[in-house]
Parts: sequence; structure tokens; C-alpha cells
Amino acid sequence: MEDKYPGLKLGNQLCFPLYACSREIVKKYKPFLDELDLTYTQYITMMVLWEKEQINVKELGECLYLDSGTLTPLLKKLETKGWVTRRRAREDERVLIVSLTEEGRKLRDRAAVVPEKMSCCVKLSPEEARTLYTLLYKMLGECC
Amino acid sequence: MEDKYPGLKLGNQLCFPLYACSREIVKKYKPFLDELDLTYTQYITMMVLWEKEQINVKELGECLYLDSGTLTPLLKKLETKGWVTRRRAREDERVLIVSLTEEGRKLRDRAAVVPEKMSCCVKLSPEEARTLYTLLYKMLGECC
DNA sequence: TAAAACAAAATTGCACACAATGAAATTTAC
DNA sequence: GTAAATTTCATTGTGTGCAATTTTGTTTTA
Repeated sequence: MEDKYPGLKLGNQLCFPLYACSREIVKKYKPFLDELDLTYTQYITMMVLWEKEQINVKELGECLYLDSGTLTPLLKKLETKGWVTRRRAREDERVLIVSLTEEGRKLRDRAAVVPEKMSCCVKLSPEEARTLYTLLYKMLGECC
Repeated sequence: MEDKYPGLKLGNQLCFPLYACSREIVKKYKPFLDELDLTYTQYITMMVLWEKEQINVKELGECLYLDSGTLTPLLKKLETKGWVTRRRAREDERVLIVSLTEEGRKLRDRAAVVPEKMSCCVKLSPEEARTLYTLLYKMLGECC
């Protein structure tokens, strides 16, 4: 009776610790990101822009595994804060190009401490972290 | 210039693939859970109840890493669907006890196929899956 | 070349998550 | 014995996520 459906036990799920862990880590980021007036999703969006300077919504969505339903309002907020600009591509008016502003670039310097601060809260060895990283990207690449 | 802050590159983050992977897998569940009229969060809640038959909100929140702000409306929905009942504990009126109904128990039989169906979409070897599972619980336990 | 097909964002609606606050019951400290 | 602190759940407000649809623009095709 107890184990009629072992696959339905929370402790036998791979997805559940993934889901819980993801949320717990994002929560850990909050105090550091609050200081920058960024949410986690806004943070990873800025991360893409710090690397690429400008990108369109479609490509950004592919980078972050997010769609326009999430990105459109988020990018408007980042625009309001003055960190990005949004404009249509001249050669194809359907495409919206998001660009980093000078203010957005400055934010990067302030954000530089976040990864260090976070690193002390991940208690895995460098090797374990690398293994985890590899397995996650394997799942992300092959299954999703 | 390019690598002024390597810690701020998306590709150097451990959190990002965790976050993306979690959402992608939950998305994979959707078609199967739709057939049961369950969301993913409702599904893991029912999973706890299928194991324990009854539990109070506080303990449920500890199991799932969720708080009452998420659970209260979710449990009301599960009650509306007829799968759980909600009542206060007589010995301590602050405590709300959630119990599985007969209908909720029946749902378990229909849900039994979900883990099988999902397993074909995780492309990790059993050993890799076990490693991932262990590392995730290590993070969840020690860091969060 | 006009209509149909396609593509990219935006919009809408629903369901979380979660911080912050509130309300009610219980426990603790004096 | 009661005021203060604590505990438990509910409520509120903000910000995602995402499916489905709409709008606008571009490309293809008959």
C-alpha cells in the first residue's frame, strides 16, 4: 500500500529538488540584488546585455529560455529605470532591439560583487559544482 | 574589456542552468498534468498528500519549500476540485489540517503514469541522474 | 501584385512565488 | 493571571512565467 506508486513519492523525483533548489538560490540572491534594484530575472537579462551590449527580444528569449510574455514587461521596467533602450530595427520593423545605456553599463560595476557574495553560500566543492553545471546543461540541451 | 567581470557572464553561472532547467522540466510536465487538471505545484502538493494522507500547512510548506502565501490559495483550489479538505485542528485552532479525500485518492491512480511518461524525456543515465539528485539535495540542505 | 503564409512582439489571462503585513490563537515570562 | 511574545495561517501587492491570441510587418505564392 505504502509503495504502490514509488514514482509518485516526492523523494523519488529528480524534478522536485531542481525546482526547490532553483527557487531557494534565487531567494539567496535577493538581498544582494535588492541593493541594485534588480530582480533575479532582470539580473540575468542585464547579464546578457553586459556581454552583448545589444540584442533583440527573440534572441534574448533564446538565451534566457523566456518568451515575450515575460520579457516585454520586464524590458519596459528596465527601460523605465534607465538601464536599457528599446527601439525597432530599421531594416525589419517587427524586430525590437534592446540596447544597454551608459547608466546600464555603470550598473555592471556595482553588480560585480554579487557573484563573489553568492559564492560563499554554495557549499559544493569546485569539482561538484562543475559536475552539477555539466549535468544541468546536458539536461537543458538534450531534453528541453 | 570583454572579461572584466567573468563572474557576471551567464555562461559562468551555476544558478542560471538550474533556473532554466527547472522551468523547462516543469513545462515538460504540463501536457501530462493538464489531463489530470493539475498544475505542477498542485501535483507536488498532492504527492505529499498521497504519501501522508493528511498534513498541516506549516509542515506541507516545509516539505515543499513554499509558504502560506502560495499554499493557501492553492489548497483552496484543490478543495474546490474535491481532492482535499481543510479544517482547523481542535487542539490548536491556529493549525489548518489538509486531508486527502476519497476523490483525491482516486486521482493517484490516474497520476501513476506521469512519472513513467516523464522518464523518457530525461536523457541522463541512471548514474548521472543519481549524481544530479545527490548534488541538488546537498545544495538544498547545506546552503538553503 | 494581391492574398496567404509566416514572423516578431505585444497583450491578455491565469497561476504561482514571495515579501510584508494582518489577524487570531497559544505560549511564555513576569 | 495577564501582558508580551510567538506561532500559524490568511491577505495584499509586485513580479514573473507561460499559453493563447492579437497586432503589425515581411515574405511567399498563386
